[in-house]
Amino acid sequence: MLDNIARLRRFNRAVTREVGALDHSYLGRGRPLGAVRVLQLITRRGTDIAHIRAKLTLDSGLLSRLLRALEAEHLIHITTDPTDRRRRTAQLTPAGAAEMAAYDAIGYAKATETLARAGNRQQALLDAMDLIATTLLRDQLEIRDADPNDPAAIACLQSYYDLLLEKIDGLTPNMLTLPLSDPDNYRAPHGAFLIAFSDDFPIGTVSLRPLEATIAEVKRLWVAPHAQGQGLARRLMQAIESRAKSVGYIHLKLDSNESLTEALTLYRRDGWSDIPAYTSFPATHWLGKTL
Amino acid sequence: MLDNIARLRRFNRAVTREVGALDHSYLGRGRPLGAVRVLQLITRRGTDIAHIRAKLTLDSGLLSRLLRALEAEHLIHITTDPTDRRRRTAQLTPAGAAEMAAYDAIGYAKATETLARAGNRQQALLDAMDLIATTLLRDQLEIRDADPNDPAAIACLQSYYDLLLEKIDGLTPNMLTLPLSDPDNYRAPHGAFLIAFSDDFPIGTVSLRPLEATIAEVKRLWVAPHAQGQGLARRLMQAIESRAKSVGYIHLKLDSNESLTEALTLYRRDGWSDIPAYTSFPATHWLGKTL
DNA sequence: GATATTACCTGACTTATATCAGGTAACTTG
DNA sequence: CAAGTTACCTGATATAAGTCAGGTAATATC
Repeated sequence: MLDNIARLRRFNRAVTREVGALDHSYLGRGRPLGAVRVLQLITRRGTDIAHIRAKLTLDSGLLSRLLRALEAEHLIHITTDPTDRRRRTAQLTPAGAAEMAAYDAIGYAKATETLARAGNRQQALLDAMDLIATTLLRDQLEIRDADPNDPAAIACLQSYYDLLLEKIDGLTPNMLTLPLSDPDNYRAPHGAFLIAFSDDFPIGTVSLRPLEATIAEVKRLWVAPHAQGQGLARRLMQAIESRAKSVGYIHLKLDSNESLTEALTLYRRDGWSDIPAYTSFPATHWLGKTL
Repeated sequence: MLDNIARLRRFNRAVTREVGALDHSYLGRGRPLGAVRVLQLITRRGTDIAHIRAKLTLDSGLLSRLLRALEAEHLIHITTDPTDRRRRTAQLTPAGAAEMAAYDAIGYAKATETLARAGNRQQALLDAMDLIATTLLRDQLEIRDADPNDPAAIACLQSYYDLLLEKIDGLTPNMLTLPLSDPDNYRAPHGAFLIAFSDDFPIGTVSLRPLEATIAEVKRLWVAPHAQGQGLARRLMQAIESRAKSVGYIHLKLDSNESLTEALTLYRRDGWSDIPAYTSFPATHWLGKTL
């Protein structure tokens, strides 16, 4: 155990240096780090000041001063909320957006440098980073509705298809459409497309489409490799089942392939049972559940 | 590529929070972080002030003040170097050592908490952390001589044995001795035990022992999984070969097992060629090289 | 032995970050 | 509608952290 702690501390040292370098680069534009962090939270469409304060746990006095400084630089524009005139909203001005783009460029350059340093281990490095980020940000996991044509949805589907192509013999890319040919099936009120986000990164998905008036089909359950082992698949299934129930469905169906053993185990453990085949290749197993 | 950058930034955010929490905990003992960092570098046996300044890249004025503050708290004791009376050396007092132990306990608690949060993914998390630390600290890699009974050496051998037991059928723990039964064979002047350290963590080893006047044997080449793919094995082999040459050996031998394919490929690519068998199980391949 | 360099110190100053007490306008609630 | 709460602002104050100009021994170099 002591050894593990030592490993973790070595990691902290390594990463402190790296993060410190990034922090320092933010200081290269004549603005304190605190101001930059505030600026990063402000969007073109406007961000509530209270939201910034909560997110960064800043003293109201401090935040007030930082905002004033940013306003004096014409980077942001503060307006009063019409519905509650005590509330204020900060908006990025065009100059502010340009400044953020400059910070972005710095961050991009730093990130590129770090990746380049990894040489031929880039992919391994990124995978390791995903795993750590997902584990440490575990408490920030959020399952949200998304449109099937949303970029995050497309990214999830792409990863899901990659997994299928790797696992299922005989499956070819032309059998998988991207974007989906029937997006409306996955939109409210009769369908759903759920995505699990960790710090705004898609790390899992599941969707629902109508079959008959009281029957819907659960489709495309996927969890990113670095997020596996945390019960996310089960949470996604619970979310989609309760959604189906609230929409009014009574029966659920799904198809799967024998290669997807973990998924099949999960379904069976959660009350799904075998039903007659209702689709063809690549499906080899068909399951149903009554809500 | 842009996507990779986004992944890296998410990692940065996750880790900044974690490291920030650790930093913050250091402030909980009524001492600024800068002072703590200085204190951490000071040992009971004494640390050169110039060394501290170089390591932390501190202004001489700032460091001077921090040291004075620590001295006023009776945590350190500053003496003048007798050989060069401009130089000064800071030593930890018993009170200072006690204070450092308290900081250690804080770090230990924080680390334990982080690991606990990882739940059943602790091992995966630690492996990912090792990979990242080794990659980011790549420039701090150092190959040093060690004693075969040194704790770092024992740790390397243990890992090496674990690898062998996993890869070679028929091998049992009782065939592998730890610590080595013939440590003197691996000590200067006729032998050597090299360890590759990354930020003082052992991540690879190789050793040399005498066979005859002009012939030596290369033994136990091992590289930690998270350090593979960076050419470390080759660097270790080059180091041990040049050591053998400088000691006066002309011929080198080694034995290996067919399961250790990467190692065999490396040897052959670096000028080693097959020789008659000179050992028995678990060896299946025997190679030699003339310096 | 004069001159330069090194190692460290001192004091003045700046900036970033943080905290606190008090104030005002807007909104909520009994 | 009076009293309390909320959202934000202002000004005072503190501390941490870093920079800079100058100073003093001790040592190195020609």
